[in-house]
Amino acid sequence: MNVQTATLERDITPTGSDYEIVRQAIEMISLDYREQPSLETLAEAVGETPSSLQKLFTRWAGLTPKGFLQAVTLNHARRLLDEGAPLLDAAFELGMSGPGRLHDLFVTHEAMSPGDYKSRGRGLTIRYGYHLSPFGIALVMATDRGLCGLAFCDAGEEREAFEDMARRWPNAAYVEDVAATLPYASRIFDPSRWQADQPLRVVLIGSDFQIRVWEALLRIPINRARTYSALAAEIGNPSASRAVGAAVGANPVSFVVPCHRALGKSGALTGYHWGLTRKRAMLGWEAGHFQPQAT
DNA sequence: GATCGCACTGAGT
DNA sequence: ACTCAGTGCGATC
Repeated sequence: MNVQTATLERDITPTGSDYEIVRQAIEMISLDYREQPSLETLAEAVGETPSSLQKLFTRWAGLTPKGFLQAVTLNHARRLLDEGAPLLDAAFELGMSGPGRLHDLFVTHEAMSPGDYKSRGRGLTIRYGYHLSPFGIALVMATDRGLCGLAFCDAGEEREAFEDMARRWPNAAYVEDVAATLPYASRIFDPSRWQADQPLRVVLIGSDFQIRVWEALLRIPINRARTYSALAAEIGNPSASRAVGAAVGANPVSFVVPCHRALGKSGALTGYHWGLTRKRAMLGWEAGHFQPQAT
């Protein structure tokens, strides 16, 4: 099947189509963050007027470009890591009537048996579909037990993303089925639907070690982060930070298993399978959508 | 069990 | 911020 012409389900969120512009702005912000590019500079570079960029960006991020810029600085990243100062979270959670913490409360997961893992997907039917998301095109994959894969790409890279995923379970049968994946996509990218009533079912397909790392990731609350070494300590292998990095990088259900919340000890983003810009976008987007009040 | 490669870290610049 | 080397560890054959 020609993945390039595969169905792309649009409009699962009102901000999905903003991402292309936002991505360019974020790339510029990251590259020139020392320069603190002005709104005018950014707007010109992405071919928008300052006011339309401001509006579009804020709709997407819940933050102005300036606010976003502050949210993705090293200092802010360090704050996400700070174990001792969850004051922001406490205040937020107490007053929380709206969106809750997605990952530790509202995702249920199961791990496939080691045998299933070793068979590299044999006997498994995986349904997949492409959906426009706040972070570009999302490739959603699911078995009948639940969500098993979530990948991201920009327009034109659909095939690469698919092959990247399919390599993990080469013996599975793949069926494009946008109707089957749409409910996952619309649920995942709409924070107003991050609620406990119907937890998102996730199937983790990986080695023992990887599963332990991914479960540790699921325990990181939104708007917090962990270092690779802290994650290593948490799973009982304090010196295995590098191996943890490798396992985090192999996470097949990105975003839902929040691998974007793993940072280097300095607060640096260090790496992301689907591109550092996307990791930055996710962290900024979460900051904008889940601060008690955006500043 | 050998070999490979890594989304680490810390020190030095 | 960037490079560099020392690393431990899991994955793979």
